Amino acid sequence: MTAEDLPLRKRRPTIIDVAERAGVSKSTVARALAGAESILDETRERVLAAAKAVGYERNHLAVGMRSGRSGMLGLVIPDIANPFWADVARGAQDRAAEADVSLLVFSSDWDPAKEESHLRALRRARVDGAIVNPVSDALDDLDKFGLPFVLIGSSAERFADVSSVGSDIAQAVQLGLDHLVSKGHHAPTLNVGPKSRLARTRFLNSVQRHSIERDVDPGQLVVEDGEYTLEGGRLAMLRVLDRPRLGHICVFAANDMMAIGAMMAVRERGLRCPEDVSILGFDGIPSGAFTFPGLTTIAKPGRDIGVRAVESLFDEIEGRPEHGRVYMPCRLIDRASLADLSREPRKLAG
Amino acid sequence: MTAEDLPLRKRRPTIIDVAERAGVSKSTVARALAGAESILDETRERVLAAAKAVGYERNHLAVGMRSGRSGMLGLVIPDIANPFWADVARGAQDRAAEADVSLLVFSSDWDPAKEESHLRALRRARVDGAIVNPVSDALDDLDKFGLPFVLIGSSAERFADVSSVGSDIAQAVQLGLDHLVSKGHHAPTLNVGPKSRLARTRFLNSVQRHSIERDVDPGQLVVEDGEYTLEGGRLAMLRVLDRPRLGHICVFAANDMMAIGAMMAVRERGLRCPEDVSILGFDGIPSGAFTFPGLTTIAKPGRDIGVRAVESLFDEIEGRPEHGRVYMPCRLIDRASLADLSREPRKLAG
DNA sequence: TGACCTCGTGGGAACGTTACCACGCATTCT
DNA sequence: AGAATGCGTGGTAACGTTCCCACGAGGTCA
Repeated sequence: MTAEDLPLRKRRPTIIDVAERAGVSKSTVARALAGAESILDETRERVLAAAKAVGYERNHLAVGMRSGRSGMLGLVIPDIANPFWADVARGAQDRAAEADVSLLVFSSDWDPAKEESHLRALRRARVDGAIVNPVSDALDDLDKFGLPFVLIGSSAERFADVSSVGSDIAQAVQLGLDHLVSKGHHAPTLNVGPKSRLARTRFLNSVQRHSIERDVDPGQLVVEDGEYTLEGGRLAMLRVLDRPRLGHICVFAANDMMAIGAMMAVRERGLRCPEDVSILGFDGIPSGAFTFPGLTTIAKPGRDIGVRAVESLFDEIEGRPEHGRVYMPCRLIDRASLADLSREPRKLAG
Repeated sequence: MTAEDLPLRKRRPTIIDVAERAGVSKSTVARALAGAESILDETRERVLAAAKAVGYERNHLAVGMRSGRSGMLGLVIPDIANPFWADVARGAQDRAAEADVSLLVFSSDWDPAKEESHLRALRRARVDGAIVNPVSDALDDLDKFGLPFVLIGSSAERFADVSSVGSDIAQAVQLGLDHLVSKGHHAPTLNVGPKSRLARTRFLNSVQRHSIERDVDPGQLVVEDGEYTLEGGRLAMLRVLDRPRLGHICVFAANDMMAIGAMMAVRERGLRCPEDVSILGFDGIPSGAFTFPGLTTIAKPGRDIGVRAVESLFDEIEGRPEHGRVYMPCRLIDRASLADLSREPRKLAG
């Protein structure tokens, strides 16, 4: 039994071992394993049995070398510890596994230098293609990447001529706004990101379009800038609270971290959520379930984005480039941070 | 320029292209690239310059095939969307990148079947070794893995004869308990996991040992079982609150999710944290920063575990197996869920 | 019945690299 | 001075697979 174990551990069986055992040539084995046509059923079965008997496993390294296809894909995301990106990674992982290819996941930690080094690592590993959420807005390093790739995330949108996958901000905003009016909130204060960011513009545009459709004057929308962080959200909310304003306040935050920061600001000022102020988030991070009250938010379809990105990448690799952007729909997570003003209109409107 | 771009995209330069350009043989190029000795400095420089000029990049697939080393490592964790495991992955990733090897990260999603299929994928990808947090307690599939590997997480501890890396529970418990007594809490209620789990035993043993060292009778420690989840923690806390008991309650939860669940239970009963009950968590998940009040907890060194696991795996691959367990130290995150009873002893002790 | 086709199979070559051996030259030892 | 040693280099055989071509057997058609 030791004699049977040792050679197994020493040298892994090859196609030739299988051929010998089955009494055929290695070409035949290759054909049988590839499930190709033009091979006698009886032969195929004999080969497959032999392969199983010797414990054969295809050597992907050799395959990759000969065929030029490594059977590996790359994924570069800004932060693996961020649940949203982790979710994207999982979606991509699962979809890739379905197609029997491996996925190399890299986290650039928001560092352009690290991102570039990861891209190099992907080239060296000879991946067949890559999915990237570019940290920097410059596409230079991707231009010379020289491999099929698709972009993910909102920063990808500015490159109209490359395939990309992202969440459907317009649909998400509509979802959120509709939910707000159903609860009696008609013109929320918008806590958005810094002016430099593309996502801010998209978010605001969507809100305006939706308002116009609903015959609400976009002019009465109040906008408060802030960093896309907990502290940024807190500070923005503090400024909102400082404004002279009567009645219930409703805030639509550009992301969940800002929303949670806003919640902290509300508590700081001795006010209560949702009694005094309603807060709607955007992202769907798990932490939102553990705040008090639980954060009502719009969840981005991280997993679906990962899945779809892999599919787009397959298209790209196989030479049927769609060269367009795909928008994945978001969904509402209804928790407890929104007051229902539609039932008990104790506050005066306007 | 198109003429210069096309061949680059078509066929990537090989060692032979470099050799031709440098006017040497491919053996010499290989030597120069390997940074080997016994080569003229002038020749080496010429080769390196030529490599740069043609844009040569080593083909890891071919290297792997010839040398038997793929330059890839595998990592199988139970849940990539869990920030702790994501942190482990990042640590492993960074350490691997340092050594110029790629890391294949797989999430088994707590599914033994998925785990096994990922292990197979790793074998097929010809990784040089793997780091695994086994979902099932059975090691069968790992036995026949046939590749160097190291285990991570607490479930690994039962296999004394394989290398493994985990957090130092004993040190963590001591840290937590010391912090508790410094705040005036001497015998916390222990909200621990289900009886079947190994981690429970370790946790309790550590607490007992520490109590004895501090001359506290372990008999007065009260233990409450619960699932390792938010709901499990909530239910356990409800049971604690149902007990007839005077004064301030202090709870040491076996993980952060249970701690957050406990916090919800406290609020549910109209009590306040930390005024009426103090809660200490264990894990260090990011969500703990967003609860109200912020959760004081002991953070497991996810990143360090990842780093160390890769280092142990290198040892294993290079044939210097240490065959032992490595314990990485935890650290305290002091937030706001603990009352300070040492300063204002308004409650009577005993 | 001979030319042609199809089918199943075998025999190489090739992919890009590393490992090993051999060769020529200069230097040093006996 | 001839042999032995060292160094720098070139040539070639692997590694395990796939791709392409060739070959024989059997069938079909004129």
